[in-house]
Amino acid sequence: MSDTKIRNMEEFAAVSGISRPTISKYFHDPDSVRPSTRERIERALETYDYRPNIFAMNQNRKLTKNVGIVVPYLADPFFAEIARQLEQRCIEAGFRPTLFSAHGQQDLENDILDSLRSLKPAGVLLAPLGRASDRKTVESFCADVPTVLFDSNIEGVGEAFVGSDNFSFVSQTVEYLTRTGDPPCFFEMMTPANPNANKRRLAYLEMMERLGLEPHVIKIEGEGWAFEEIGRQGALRILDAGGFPTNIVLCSNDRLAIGLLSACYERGFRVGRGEGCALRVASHDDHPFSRFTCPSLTTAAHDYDAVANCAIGTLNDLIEAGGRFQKRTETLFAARLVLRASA
Amino acid sequence: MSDTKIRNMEEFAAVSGISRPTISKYFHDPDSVRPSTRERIERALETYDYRPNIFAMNQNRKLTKNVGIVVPYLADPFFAEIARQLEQRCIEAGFRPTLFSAHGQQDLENDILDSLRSLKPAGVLLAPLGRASDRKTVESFCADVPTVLFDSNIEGVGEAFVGSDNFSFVSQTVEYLTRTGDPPCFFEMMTPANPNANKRRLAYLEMMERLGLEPHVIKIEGEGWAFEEIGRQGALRILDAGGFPTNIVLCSNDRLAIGLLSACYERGFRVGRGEGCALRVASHDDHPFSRFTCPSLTTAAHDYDAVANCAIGTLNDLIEAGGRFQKRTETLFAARLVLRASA
DNA sequence: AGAAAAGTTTTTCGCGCGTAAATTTTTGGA
DNA sequence: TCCAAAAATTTACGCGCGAAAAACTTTTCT
Repeated sequence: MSDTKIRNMEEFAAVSGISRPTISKYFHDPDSVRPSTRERIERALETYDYRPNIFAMNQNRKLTKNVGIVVPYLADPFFAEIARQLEQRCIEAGFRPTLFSAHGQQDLENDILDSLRSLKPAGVLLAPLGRASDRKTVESFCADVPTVLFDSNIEGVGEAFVGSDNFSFVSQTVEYLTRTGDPPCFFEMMTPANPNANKRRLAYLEMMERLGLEPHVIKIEGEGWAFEEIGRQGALRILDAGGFPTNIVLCSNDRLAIGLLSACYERGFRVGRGEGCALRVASHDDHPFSRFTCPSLTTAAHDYDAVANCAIGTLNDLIEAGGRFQKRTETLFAARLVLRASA
Repeated sequence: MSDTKIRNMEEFAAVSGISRPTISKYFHDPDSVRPSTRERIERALETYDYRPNIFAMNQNRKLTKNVGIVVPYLADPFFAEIARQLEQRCIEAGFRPTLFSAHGQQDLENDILDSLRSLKPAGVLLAPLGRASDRKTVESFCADVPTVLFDSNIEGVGEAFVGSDNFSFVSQTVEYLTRTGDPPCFFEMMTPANPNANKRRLAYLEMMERLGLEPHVIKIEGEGWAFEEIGRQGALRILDAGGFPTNIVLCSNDRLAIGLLSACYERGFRVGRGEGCALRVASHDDHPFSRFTCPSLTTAAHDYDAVANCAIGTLNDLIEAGGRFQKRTETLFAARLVLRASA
């Protein structure tokens, strides 16, 4: 290992005795050069430890290996987990993922999309903010860059959508809860940021009507992404004002449920199915921590694996198809009911 | 708004009637061009909506505004939260942050550092994997790129370290627990990935010796980043084998504590200070979720604000100092004891 | 063996922009 | 009004690399 620093491909070409474009070909595909040439390059590589500048590489490339992954709020463990899986699979598929979080802010989401244009990505996996997204900006971005939406759908935007079937989530929890007890009330935020929340409420209403039961939708106040605190405050208010209309509460998502469980514990309401339990609580998402709540949370689980696999697969197909699909596809995955102690 | 797409600065210069380098100056600092020129550019900007390619900009820039932020495991809410704060402050300070997660893997950490060299960052904020880091690679990276370490210190590596004072964390929890009850035992992983864990154990031992009390360190098995599950399994084994040596458990970190609380609930051990409580549990970090555990978790809180502020400030100073400090500095922030229901 | 075909390497140019040096324009003072 | 200094703009070149076209080798087949 020599200690002379190689600053660029030109210098490395000089010390290895081969022209720069051949070196470039080697890094693009080591098998594309003659074995004898390859050996010379690799011998030089052992001595000088040079690696091409990845951004200069992409500057003039026809098709990069870059993939952008955008989530609305990375400090939400649900998105952290899905982002982790997507990144891993991207790398396995030979792509170079770059992760972005909009931190719940529209201007940041717009900035991210701008940055992504500069990155010249082969494709983008985008989970938009939802209600807070700047639709025009997202639309114009998707028109220029091959994009697969996930988690939150925006009708007609992007080449494809991969997500979860909210009706499957809610129908399974409602069915289970009614089968094993009283009909549930539905606990949600008044103005949810995520469009899935609206679909879940509609699914709840439809299921209740189908079963001939009276629905109770409880909307609590609160803005932003601090769902646990919003759920806790909302639940405290309700508990202190006489309690829920039924003794079974179905939460729109696990983070709200975590707050609700916390409030129940604080006020001494025991949650679960056993003797002496005042309330049963179920929810949706299978948040990474829902297994560790007290009691552990009964919930409808996303098929994280399938969603991540399908998103990457769809993106791969999209890229191989040249960035456009004949027609926009929507793939939804059913939920898996996870029975735990809370209901 | 015209619909002719401007592809680069050259084309924008043509339609605005000004030379490209002047346009370049404008985007670098709008005040650096004559007001009349600026007005002409901005008028053209309204018509043609062009934005420079950020990666081409950095290609030949002397000093970029890029900042790399690297964390060991982004799906850990502690790191998600600190990363969120760092990103926000970077943007406020006029930098362009890019976030990376090593996902707990050494090879990914190494790859990230390689990518970061290509990004030509003005500086990097690096929270290394710790025990799993490839010290040589990190060292060589820090020698080439101005780097501030945070969270996990690696002696002598990087220009500065910003983190929390583990002794302050442990001394406060131990002092509080002994003052209000029996001496605590210490609950930790057998082979912690993070060096802070070792410092916390040593602090516990020192504090117990200082107080003339017998220490009990309980080491549980488990590898990886699924701390909650590791804590839960370890606690279940201990509870089923007769319980903890004392009725006060001090956990090395909140994620282990979350697992322990879950195990206690499962086995019917009531945690807290009140009547009928079998155990008191305290911990360290003030994990975003620790407020919502059942019972809510007494813990020593990081000063997230101060750490994030100081890290960005130090990085700023480092960049303004040309990338090197006279001598390496280490800044540690004291903990703030947060009394909640678990102890 | 000789020429065409196939495979490699090199030449040349371009990506989108920054920057130092050269040129032009503006400003300010006599 | 004129000229030098200051400010603004333009010229010319470079960053690190990809890609098409040209030049050169090696293989293949008659």
